[in-house]
Amino acid sequence: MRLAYYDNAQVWYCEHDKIVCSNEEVLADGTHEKCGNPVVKRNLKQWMLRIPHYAERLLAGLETVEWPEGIKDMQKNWIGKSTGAEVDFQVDGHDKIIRVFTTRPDTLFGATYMVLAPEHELVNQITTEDKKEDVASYKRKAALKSDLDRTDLAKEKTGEFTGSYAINPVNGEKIPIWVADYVLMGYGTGAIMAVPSNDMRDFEFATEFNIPIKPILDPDEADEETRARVVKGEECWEEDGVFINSSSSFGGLDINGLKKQDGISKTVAWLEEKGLGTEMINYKMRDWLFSRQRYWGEPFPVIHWEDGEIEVMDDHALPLELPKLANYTPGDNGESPLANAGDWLSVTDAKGRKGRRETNTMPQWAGSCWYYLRFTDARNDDEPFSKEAEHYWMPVDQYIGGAEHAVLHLLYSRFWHKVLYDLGIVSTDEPFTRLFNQGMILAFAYESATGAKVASDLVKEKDGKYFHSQTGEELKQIVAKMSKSLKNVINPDDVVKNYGADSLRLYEMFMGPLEATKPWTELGVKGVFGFLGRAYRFFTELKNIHQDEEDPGITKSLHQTIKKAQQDIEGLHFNTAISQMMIFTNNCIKKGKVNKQSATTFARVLAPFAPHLAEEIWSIHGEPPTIANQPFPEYNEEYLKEDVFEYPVSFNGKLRFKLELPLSMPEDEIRQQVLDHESAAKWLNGGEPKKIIVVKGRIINIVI
RNA sequence: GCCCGGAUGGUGGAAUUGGUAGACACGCUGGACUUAAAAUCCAGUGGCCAGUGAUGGCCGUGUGGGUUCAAGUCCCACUCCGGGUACCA
Repeated sequence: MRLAYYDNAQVWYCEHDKIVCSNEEVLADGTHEKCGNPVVKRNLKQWMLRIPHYAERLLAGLETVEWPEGIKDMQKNWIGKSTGAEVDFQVDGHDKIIRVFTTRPDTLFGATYMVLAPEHELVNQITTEDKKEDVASYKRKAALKSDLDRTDLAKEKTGEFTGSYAINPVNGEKIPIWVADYVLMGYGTGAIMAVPSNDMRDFEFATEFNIPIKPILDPDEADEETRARVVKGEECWEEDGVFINSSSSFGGLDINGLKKQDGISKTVAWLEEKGLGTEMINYKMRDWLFSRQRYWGEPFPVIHWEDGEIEVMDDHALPLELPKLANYTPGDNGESPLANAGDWLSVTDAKGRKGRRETNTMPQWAGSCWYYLRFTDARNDDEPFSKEAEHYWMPVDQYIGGAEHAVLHLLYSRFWHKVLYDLGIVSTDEPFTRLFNQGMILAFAYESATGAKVASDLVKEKDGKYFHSQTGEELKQIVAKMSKSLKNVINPDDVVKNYGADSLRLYEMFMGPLEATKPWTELGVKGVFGFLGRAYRFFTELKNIHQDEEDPGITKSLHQTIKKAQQDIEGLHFNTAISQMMIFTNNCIKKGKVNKQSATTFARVLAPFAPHLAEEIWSIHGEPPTIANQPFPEYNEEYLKEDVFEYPVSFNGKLRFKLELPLSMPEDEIRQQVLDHESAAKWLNGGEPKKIIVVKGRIINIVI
């Protein structure tokens, strides 16, 4: 199967600017964001990629990668797999067939009408004479509606009867065929069977247009009142239940008394046997429109010959580079600026045949889908990347990026990578093994009581409250994205100038979990700046440093620090790794002295976080450059062993006192020790304990 | 509407996945140093109550229930906030 094809696609076109607009540029009222003039739909020949062909593989691959579940869910929803059946309905009095997709073939008995999308090709053919005008007018209106109008605002259902009827294949009943824009041409077959008793949208439509609602399901698990209403067809029920009114001698199908799953299997088997339908899987994901009408972007290496042949250029003729243009204005009829590139545009082959180059260019995805592969071998002039480099580096062990890429970049590049894998160009099926979504760093901003945002340079602080420096109005401090208009942008260069690069880096890691969205505070930077200063002073001042054997408490704390930092780095919990380093430093400062060996070992733990300062400590101790080449220290489990534990002793779950006991003490003895403790009597209050729970090295709980 | 997150002191956040809630840091209070300020150092700091005092008690992880010897952590219902999505048959 060819993965790319060239065909008509609908695009938004602004006749004022004479350009094709992206969806985001089209406002809800159907006008162009930039110029305010209305946009129209227009057909343009475009390159499309058949990404749904990879839908199953894209779903299956999600099970093999370590990604946040939320992102996986978003991709699954985007792919939107649904299993159901395609069913054929005969149009009464025509030799036409309307094919529909449904996830609920079991509800065929409840189908009381059908709906075609306004763009459906059968609409004109089956509309009766007396309805032609109304239907044509409805189609025009639907075509003018923007996508948003058609979806968001159109809670009120609209539609028009075509005058024709279809035959319900399960019972031979004639059901009216309507046209309505709540059915989309781009999904399924662009036509549906409507079951108002069991589909909310159909229920609303049927109510609006007085179409019969035929109950076919008894919701046996619902409350009595709901059940009664549903069985009378007064309420819509989308959950499971027991089928009623679902048999007919017309086709011989009977699913009365069955529940949803059995109803589906039996109906599908019946449809397949009669040749009226088949089981079918549908995806929400559509073909991917890959053409853009812009100058910037990779040009398609394609020539359109005068005889109609569309030729893809040979590899050896690549790369096809963009021509230098004096004028970047769009070509006619929404064509890209390349349509103006005279010399570049026209080609003649050896036989004198004339051709024109493709003027569309590729979207930025063409680069972002595989840039990580180029990164493995960026200076390779002969090929995109060597097999060796790809094999060595791929797949990406840890990909860090924002959650906003969840369904576009991260899905497109997975698709791209799988295609390359199938072509034998890359050696793995998935590009990114682990994915991590870092949070955004925000900043404080200020707003008035009316919600108006106030730029930070107009804000005065007094006693923890904030005021407008001109109006004196009291302001509320809020957290918002950094923006020029709010004047709350933090320039990293300034932070580096005032506090140093190590402080900037350390603060960003210390301010909270990597995935959290959190506001920048200058006081926070001061905090880590202070820590770095304390550490630097303590570990470099000669009076603090000794060569004797290290104090066991300090050794223990050092090894705890190595262990915690190592584990936290692996888990990307940098904030807690840093707090452990602060604890170690505080311990040393309290002790007042430290062994030289401990000081340089600590410098090696600190080095990945604050490389400059760690290097200073390292070199002041006469160690050879550079600490960057030193391995991360290893901890020794021996030093971390505990032989006593201070047990928290609680009565009925309430902590009452603490008791230090050897960890080796058997449970029976612990029980005795606890009961003999002077404070125990007070809480036992003369009574006998019901139960004493001892969790070794954790807790003691006495139930009274 | 649906899907995905989240809610812990004055603030940013810890909490070995059911076992001492508030680590670490900011801020604040008091003290030392200083002519003074900054910087630095020391001590205290969840709330309420009792006591001159060491100390002791009660309450506390958005709300209301539940499971458990034990709940920030698990279950049920809900509130609020953030992000995504939109008639997908």
